[in-house]
Amino acid sequence: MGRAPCCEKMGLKRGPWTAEEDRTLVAHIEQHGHSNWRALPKQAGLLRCGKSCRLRWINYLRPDIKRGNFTREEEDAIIQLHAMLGNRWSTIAARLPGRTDNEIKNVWHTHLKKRLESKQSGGGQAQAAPKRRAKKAPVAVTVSRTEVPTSVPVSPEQSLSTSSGASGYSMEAPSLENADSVTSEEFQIDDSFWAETLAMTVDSPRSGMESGDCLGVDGSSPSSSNADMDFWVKLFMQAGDMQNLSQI
DNA sequence: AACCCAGACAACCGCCCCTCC
DNA sequence: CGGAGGGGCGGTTGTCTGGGT
Repeated sequence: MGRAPCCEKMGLKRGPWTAEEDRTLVAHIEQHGHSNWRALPKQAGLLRCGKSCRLRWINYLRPDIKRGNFTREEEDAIIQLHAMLGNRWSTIAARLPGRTDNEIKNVWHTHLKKRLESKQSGGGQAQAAPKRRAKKAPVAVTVSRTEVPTSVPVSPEQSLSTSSGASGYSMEAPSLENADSVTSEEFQIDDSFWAETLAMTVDSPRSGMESGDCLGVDGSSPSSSNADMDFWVKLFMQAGDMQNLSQI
């Protein structure tokens, strides 16, 4: 269609967001919502393009985002969902509350993929990334998650999700001091959550989806998506991974 | 102590799809 | 019905950090 770039590059800031920009964005969205991303930066007085604002909000500033290391259960779910859905990160993210597509994509590319590859190559070692680091604290130039709530009303839900450490579904938010040391072993995720989450992927592909996720794997109509999903589920079962599901 | 390298992740880019006019 | 605009998504890149030498 030959569309113009999403934003004028001239005069617009790029790169890491500052705490001030974050505050401005959050405050503006709190007050006015984000009905129009394109107009938002102007209205908010930000020298950013709308897409950049949207990305920042979706991936980092949204109050319901869960930060911190992925639990083993989450990683397994990602692997299983990826086996069924492919690189449909947003769809996968929809099944993992509090996780963003970008985050899942990153986790996949950084270690889950490697873990799978090492398994397939016959190594069988579950830990393909021996040097895996704990999630780093936000860089100085960007706002830390703990700073954001200064301008965000803290609801019980939000207080869970805005701590810089991982916050599980049924655990108390860890203190900042040990946030990075939280491991999957310390999580006690409600089994019902995983049963629900994974059941959605198998039983009713549409039930747990958000409106935008009602497409089939090939982006076709929902009716054909069921057939497609059946195909993937069958494939998945043949691969033997369904054993994990049946245990849940 | 300094340097190098690989990992982690935030952010950008370009394309596609949907909606509105 | 077709075009334009906006949002969303997936791929990729850039930068920072921690670990190893």
